[in-house]
Amino acid sequence: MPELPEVETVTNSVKKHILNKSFNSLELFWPKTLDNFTILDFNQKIKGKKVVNVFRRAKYIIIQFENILIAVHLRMTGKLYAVDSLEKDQKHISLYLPFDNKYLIYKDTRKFGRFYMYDNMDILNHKLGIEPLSESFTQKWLIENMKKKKRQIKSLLFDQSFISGLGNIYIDESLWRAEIHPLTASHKISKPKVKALHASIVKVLSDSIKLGGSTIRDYTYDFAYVGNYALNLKVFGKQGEKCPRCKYKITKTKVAQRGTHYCKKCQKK
DNA sequence: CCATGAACCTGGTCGC
DNA sequence: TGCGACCAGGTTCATG
Repeated sequence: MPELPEVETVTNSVKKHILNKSFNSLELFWPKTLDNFTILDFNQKIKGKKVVNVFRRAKYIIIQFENILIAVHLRMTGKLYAVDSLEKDQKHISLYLPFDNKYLIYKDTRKFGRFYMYDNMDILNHKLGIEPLSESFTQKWLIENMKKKKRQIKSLLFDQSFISGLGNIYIDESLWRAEIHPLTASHKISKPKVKALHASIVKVLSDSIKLGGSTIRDYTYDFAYVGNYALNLKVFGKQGEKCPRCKYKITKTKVAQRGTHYCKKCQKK
């Protein structure tokens, strides 16, 4: 499901509820959700410990306890949210954690999402690339690092060890804004276009965060919550419609095994 | 190093 | 209405 802006939105929503709280049990219904730890580990290391911070790194929601952390990855259909009482319909609830008189629910239709337990951020920081909304993500960084890779630009932008947080929607939107064909070899893109790509990535992600992410289909991240960035999408899901820039018809194809939307007229290789 | 395909899962949609 | 094929915002692993 979610890319950086949606994970940011969920993280902030969950943080409001669980900061300074503690969990006394973990009710597990889909065991594979716990990737690298067990209920026993939870009872020994997390139970009763206070949540000291909740933050986002790439597409992970990090729940920080005093000496340990839980990282949640929602993958395609995961939802993490707090409620006052358990819903009657427990379908697709993979696990939940009671706290105070409330519950932190993890619901996941396709069951791809995972919870990880780590002592600190070292493992994740080691495998994840630069945060696109951090100060270190500069035009210079992108120019220098794109030169070093010889890959289809869409594949490269998907690679979380290069830039972390982008996914199918925001890649298509960023490439459209920068007028770059998704199959262009990364080292062959001109400097002005790389600069435009840098600006597009920052613009698209930050605009989306302001609107609470994109909600497509009947997707919501919190009960009351619906992100509105979907209204701003220019090419994603717009196949057959007119390009907002040149009025040519938006094409949909496959790149890196993923549905890819672009304008053949203004995004040339 | 890079590209491709499969695997992990369930549900919605489209064509016949 | 039913059924099969294909699609879905992600990641990881195996294979050329």
